[in-house]
Amino acid sequence: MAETSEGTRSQNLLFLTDDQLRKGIEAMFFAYRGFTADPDRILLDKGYGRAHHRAVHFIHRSPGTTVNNLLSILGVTKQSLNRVLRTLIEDGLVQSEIGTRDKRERHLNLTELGEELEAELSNAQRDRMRAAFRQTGPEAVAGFKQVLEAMMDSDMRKHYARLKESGG
Amino acid sequence: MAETSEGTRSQNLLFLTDDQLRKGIEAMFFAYRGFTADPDRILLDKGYGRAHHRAVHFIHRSPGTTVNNLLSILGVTKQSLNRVLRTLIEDGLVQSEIGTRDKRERHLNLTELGEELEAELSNAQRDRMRAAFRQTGPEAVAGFKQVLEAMMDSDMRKHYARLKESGG
DNA sequence: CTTGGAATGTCAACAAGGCTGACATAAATT
DNA sequence: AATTTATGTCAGCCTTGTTGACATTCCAAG
Repeated sequence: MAETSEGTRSQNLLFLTDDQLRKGIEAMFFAYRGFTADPDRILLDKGYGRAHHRAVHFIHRSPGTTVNNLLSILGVTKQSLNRVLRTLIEDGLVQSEIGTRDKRERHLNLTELGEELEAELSNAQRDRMRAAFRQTGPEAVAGFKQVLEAMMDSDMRKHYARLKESGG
Repeated sequence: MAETSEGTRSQNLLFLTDDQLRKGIEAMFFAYRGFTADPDRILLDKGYGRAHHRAVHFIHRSPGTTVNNLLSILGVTKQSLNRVLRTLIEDGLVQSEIGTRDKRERHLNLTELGEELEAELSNAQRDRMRAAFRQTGPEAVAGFKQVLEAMMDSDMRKHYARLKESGG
């Protein structure tokens, strides 16, 4: 990286050095572990895994969603998702209903039991997130979200944006 | 969440609502997928997985590190790491040397071939991170790092801090 | 000095959860 | 009627986590 004649400009770009980027990469790695640690512990007790958490989370977020929609959000194969969904349905956490308009579709909803698990998991995850947000403040949080959104693949950003709107 | 009598205070806490926290959770989920997407593609071609990437990354960062140290950074069992290390050693990407002081230890280093792979992977990952950083600016990046660091488990934060120092 | 325990690393076997491929069924579309 | 779409299922593979058993090495207590 050559030094420009304009000092200010090169100052402003210091956050883009390879070393700063590496720190960002390592921060992402370690933070994601923390991010999943609490739900993982809860899931382990109940004999579920991270895949079940993801399914439960997004069914909660989009009640009545179809299998296909869930597939495109989760980015896995239907066989993989189906294995997870089957156990959740068998265990009475998820309800699958044949579509009324299009009877090929299955509409997925959480049962009361499913909502309970979802609440337990997301409370744990929110607790950690809340602590981190409170500790760093609103401006840091705004930056956090901006960078994360910029880091997504464009199709994931679409899903994220759609879910963002449909919130509180 | 009860409304306080002090309007300003409740304004400042708007970023801590459950809805804001949920957005943070979903941002983390989608962004992490983007974060790993590019290296994953490269690894697939070469018959490696994410676990190989992690090992190569941290050996590059801490040349001569021991298996034990790597274990505590990666947070997996030694058996799991060993499988990955074995293939990397067989393929001539990693060199394992018996410790001189303590002959139980193995000191790990990347070979020239290993450094090449590491460079390819981290260039890809840095490209995406750089684009996100450039797009959002230094203040957002500062917030991003602060929140991530606050979200780590304390032992991971120690590893992160140690690696942070040893950088550029 | 010896001996027992702690630390380190290897091998074997198992489970979760990705993947592909092939195939069945029912409903919608052409 | 033929094709496409949405979903589910079976079988089999791979990666990467796990535990258990075991060998080697070091160190410290007797």
